[in-house]
Amino acid sequence: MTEQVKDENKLIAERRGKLDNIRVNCPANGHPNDFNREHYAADIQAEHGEKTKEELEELQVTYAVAGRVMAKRGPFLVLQDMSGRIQAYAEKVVQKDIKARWGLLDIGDIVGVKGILHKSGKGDLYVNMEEYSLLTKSLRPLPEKFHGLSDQEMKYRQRYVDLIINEKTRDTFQIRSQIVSGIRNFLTERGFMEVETPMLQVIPGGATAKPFETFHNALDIDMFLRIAPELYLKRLVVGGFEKVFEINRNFRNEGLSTRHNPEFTMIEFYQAYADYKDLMNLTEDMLRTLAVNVMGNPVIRNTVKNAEGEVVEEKFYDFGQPFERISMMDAVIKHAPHLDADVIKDPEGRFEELRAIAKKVGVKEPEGKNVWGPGKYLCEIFEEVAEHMLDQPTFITEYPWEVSPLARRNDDNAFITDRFEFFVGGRELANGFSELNDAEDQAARFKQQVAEKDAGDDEAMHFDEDYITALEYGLPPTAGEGIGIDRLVMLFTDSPTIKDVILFPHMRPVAE
RNA sequence: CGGCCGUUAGCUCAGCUGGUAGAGCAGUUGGCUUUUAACCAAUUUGUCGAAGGUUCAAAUCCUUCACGGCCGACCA
Repeated sequence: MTEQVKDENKLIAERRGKLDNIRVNCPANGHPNDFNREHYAADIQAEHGEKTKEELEELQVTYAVAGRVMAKRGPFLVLQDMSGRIQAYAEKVVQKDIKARWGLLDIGDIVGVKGILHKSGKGDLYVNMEEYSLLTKSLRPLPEKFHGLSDQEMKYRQRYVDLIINEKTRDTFQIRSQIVSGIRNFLTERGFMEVETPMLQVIPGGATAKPFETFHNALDIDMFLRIAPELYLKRLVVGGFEKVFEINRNFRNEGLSTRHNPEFTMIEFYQAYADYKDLMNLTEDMLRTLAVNVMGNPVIRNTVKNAEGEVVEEKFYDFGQPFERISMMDAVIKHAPHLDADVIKDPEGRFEELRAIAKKVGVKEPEGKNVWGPGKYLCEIFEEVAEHMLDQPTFITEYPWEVSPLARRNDDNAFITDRFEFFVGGRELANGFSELNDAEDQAARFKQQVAEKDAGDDEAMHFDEDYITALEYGLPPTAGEGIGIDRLVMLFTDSPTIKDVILFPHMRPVAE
């Protein structure tokens, strides 16, 4: 209490003054915890919203609701709870009594109200305040009722205010929750088992990315926040858990953007005795089911807005239709028909020409030595010319082995792996493949990664000896996949930035 | 890490080529009392992001810094 917050102002001071009086005059130091909330606003609206005034008078039903005061309209208070809104009505004597006991209620105060439900002349339901109590005095004024909170920095830094004020924000995170539980249900119904594997790892593996480093005092060792759970999940398949999944956070020490947060949520799942084609089918089924169950429609609508916030373009992503499946080479040829298809089709044989194409389309080669092979160039060309064109749900297959250190080589073509990535709206949402279960091949690929690491690539993988040991015990033929939950939620909720789908996105702390 | 833009009352925003700070909402007081962004009358609110500079005079021009946004880079 001694150190006053520095953003105090007159409005807050006034409310503190009211609270001071409430503490003295009301029980529980002004913070009662004995109001029995029995009903939710939305349930009442759903049950009685259609009834006429007269029908309601007939019923004389009593409801006990609680929530935050969002507006004051004469004798009416608009209360907002977790489910929605309902009005409370205070007749004149009640208004006087409230003023005498708590002072004037402020927008933002949390109250409990019990009484008979009526319908107003204008057709809105309200609970007549017979029993009522101020449950929590709100000391800080809420943003303006009409425009709400639009300052993006404040939306992210003070998400609680954003959630109080903006229904769109509440909807977004409800959809996020439904997507996660939808995936969970979908997989458990199909016999998958949910597991948790280490987030603190001694050898960060399963992806190529810069990890966060930390230190464990008791063990006296460096540790890393995981960049992926992949290698642990496959150890579990070795152990006989043939269908496993994990939904949790990965951490990557990289830049922030509208599509990147240093911690982000992935679902990874692994299925023994399946291949990457099975997973494409599963993915298609799962996303279609999610779209229908969560959004009520297999077609997802996205918008492009201009600086004024007006919708200038609408996009519709159809998860009801069969998803397109096309190889990386064919995708490049399809979306960049001006490039020499014969070269694209023969990256190894016509490597120098491929490099020339890469340069032409704007691929930036790494400094110095020739570390990239034909597979990497092909992939870079694909990302440059085709990726952003993949609008409708599309699987890209036939990823070169060179960019797929954990994927199984294709039986007919050693240049490629049995792998796919999944794109919607030009954004990558998922990555899956038949797992490399040849322990000796995996060991060789780890060695290659270590060589790249030694050559200065700090995102290359470590050699994980225990993982090789696990493979030597025998990983059954298995396929696995990861889906970026945040990006999936962005798509479903038409959110332009990842910060809009993460409750507390990372920001630089405000200076003192 | 680079480029561009932004930061004015609790919130949403005006404030022109420099002349000393405004509106709506909310708040306060009173009225009204079945309202729907409730209404009517009166009224209060500011380190103009921070620091420095130019000037008789800076919210406004210049420099630096902080934070944010968008776009790049890295990646999912």
